[in-house]
Amino acid sequence: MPEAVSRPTLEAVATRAGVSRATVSRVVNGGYGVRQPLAERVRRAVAELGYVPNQAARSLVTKRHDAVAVVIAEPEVRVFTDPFFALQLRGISKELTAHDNQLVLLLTEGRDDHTRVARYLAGGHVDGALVFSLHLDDPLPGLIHDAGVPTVFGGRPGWRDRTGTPMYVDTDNRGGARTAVRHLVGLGRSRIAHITGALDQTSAADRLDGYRDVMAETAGGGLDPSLVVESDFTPAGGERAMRELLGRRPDVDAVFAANDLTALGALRVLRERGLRVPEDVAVVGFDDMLPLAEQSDPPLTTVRQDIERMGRLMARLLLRGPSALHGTSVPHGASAPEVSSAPDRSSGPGGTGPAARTPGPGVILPTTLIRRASA
Amino acid sequence: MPEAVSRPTLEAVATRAGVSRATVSRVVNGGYGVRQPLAERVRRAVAELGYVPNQAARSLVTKRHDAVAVVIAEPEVRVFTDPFFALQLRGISKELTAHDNQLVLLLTEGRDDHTRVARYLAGGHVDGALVFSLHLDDPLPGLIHDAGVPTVFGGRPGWRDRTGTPMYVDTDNRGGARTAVRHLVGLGRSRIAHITGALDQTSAADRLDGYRDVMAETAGGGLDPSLVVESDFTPAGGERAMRELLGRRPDVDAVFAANDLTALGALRVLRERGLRVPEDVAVVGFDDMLPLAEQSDPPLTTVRQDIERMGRLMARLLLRGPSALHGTSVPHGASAPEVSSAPDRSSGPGGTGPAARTPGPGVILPTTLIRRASA
DNA sequence: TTGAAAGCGCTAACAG
DNA sequence: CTGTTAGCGCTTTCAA
Repeated sequence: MPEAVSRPTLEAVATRAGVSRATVSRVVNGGYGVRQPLAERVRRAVAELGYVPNQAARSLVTKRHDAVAVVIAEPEVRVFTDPFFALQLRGISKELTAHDNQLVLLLTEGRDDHTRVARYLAGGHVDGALVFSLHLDDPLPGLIHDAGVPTVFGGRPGWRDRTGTPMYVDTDNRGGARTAVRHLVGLGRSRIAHITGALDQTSAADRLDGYRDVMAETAGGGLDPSLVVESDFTPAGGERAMRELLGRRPDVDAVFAANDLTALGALRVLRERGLRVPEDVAVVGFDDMLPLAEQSDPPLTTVRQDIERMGRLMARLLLRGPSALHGTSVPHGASAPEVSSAPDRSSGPGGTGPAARTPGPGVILPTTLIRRASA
Repeated sequence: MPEAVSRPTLEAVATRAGVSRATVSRVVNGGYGVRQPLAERVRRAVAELGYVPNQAARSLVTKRHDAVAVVIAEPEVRVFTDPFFALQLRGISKELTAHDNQLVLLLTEGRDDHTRVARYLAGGHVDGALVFSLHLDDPLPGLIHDAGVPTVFGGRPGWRDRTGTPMYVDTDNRGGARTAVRHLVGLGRSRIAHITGALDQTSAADRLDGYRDVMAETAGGGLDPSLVVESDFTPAGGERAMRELLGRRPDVDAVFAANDLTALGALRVLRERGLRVPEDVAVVGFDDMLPLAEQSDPPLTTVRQDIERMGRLMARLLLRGPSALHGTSVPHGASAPEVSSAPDRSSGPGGTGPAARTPGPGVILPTTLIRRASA
């Protein structure tokens, strides 16, 4: 790879401005304690020479890097067929940029990668890490903890160490599930089934819990295990589960699927069996994965989570600590299910937005039910 | 953000092993010219202390960073609802990892970001850049060129500078389009329409060219402008275009859509009009965007491009230069370790995989027609 | 306020 | 082969 041209140094700027390196350094770093005219001269020299500080030299002495690692551990393909990932990154990127931090992306796909990532983090090349670890048995979180780098997790981690639960940001999976199922109840459905996600992920477990919450409190119902089918968040899994479900409960009149992909598979089986949606069976998904959720037949009623905001919040939490949340957090219990039928995707820039809950070291973001045709 | 604990230095390792810093440095950097037993002792000390080189200190003297910037300039949402992006990154990440390089992600969404990125690149923080710039009028490529950083583009850039066309990797859009249209011809269709992508992107222009190539050479046909509708790569655009098309050519019997999203929109309009696919109208897409292409109704016949490989190749090109494409490059000196491309089906060991063309400074990757139900 | 000087941790000549 | 010695470009005491 060709060599980059050598760039002007502090020294060069100092010479040009007729001052010492120390003075230039002060000006470059905010200019406190430097007299106006001098500072002005320095700034001119900087501009003329096109000076940009050498980050390596700076880090060497300050021991800071103004860089954050984003670790995405996903041996499965799912993350890559999912806008989730991209939206998350976008949110993170925005926040980091606002704080003049760089984003170092670490993608892992197996055991070897884990040690590689752990070594990198332990190497002190970054000031902190944002980690997405979806599975309960993932060894990565432990390794990262040992690396001693400040870390915020995306999604509630399924483990805890002696320190307790680590900092994390998550969607209100349980609450969102409740909203979805209550919506179905409100539609007059009583034999409401749930196709779960991969239960080794906290998101799937939490959504199942939400479903159970509502079913347990519902007059006619109570918990009927035959209405719950375990699946894995994929369309194929959704198909399988739907067939299974139809086999044991032909009378089912509503399905809450753990995510949109699953709902899609269910939809297909329903269509193939000649069952009408939502007339015969109402279907609700989770994620509001676009364009899928809009383009399905019929368009999917689903629970939206604000992925980008989640990313932004993770970065903010890492950069500024828990205090970043002050002024926006809401005492728990105060969250009411929000319903919107207007597919309006905007979330206010800046701020942490409405009704983020902060239980202990975690931040929980609210969800919104998006009503389309399927339920 | 909390401070990271201080790590052991070269000095510490040297003391522990009873050698000089220089010797430790040699061992850490490959160990050439160090006697076996000594090297062994050093390695033990390294392990015991958990020593990891300080990259900042190293960069300061070597002027290399072992880091590459990935710039994704996409003011539109499209990239984010598209696995494209993620797959690209995964390919890049794999290759960079194999070369012990870090991936610094730069996402941009507007004018301000451009100058920010340009400054960063000009600042010499990375050894090179991989740039995705989709639009003809994008000012970013020019800025990046001025920054003087070695760069490889993703997708054929729509501009050229005094140096000629910059290095790039692209899918064989034109060839893929030809394959798609020939397939339709082979099916006996003669009134084959094309819904274009956003024509300010080279990919859309190239696909249109491929369509024209085949139509021009087809016996019955010749070019009929009424069969071409301009659109924008979105499902909504696809719907609009399909309606327009049906309005002026009710006799159309096949549609080649510029991408799968567009095809999806077309499919919906066709269904709504009671036209059967593929009996009445055959439809072919482009991208093989999963799970969409598989889950549509009917499943989509489409042109697949190997996105991940594209990313991998971009990184390889940047890291090793054009020689990366001539089979196994011979490392000069005894040092350069042979880079093992991970066991993977799409690209041969060290090579560029099957049938990659290299016209001038560009590399063109082949496509595959995936036959499903829609054509 | 400003400048002089001492390193941050590492690599790269150059000696030995 | 191995050790000694200069810095890389910057921040940061410490004096002036």
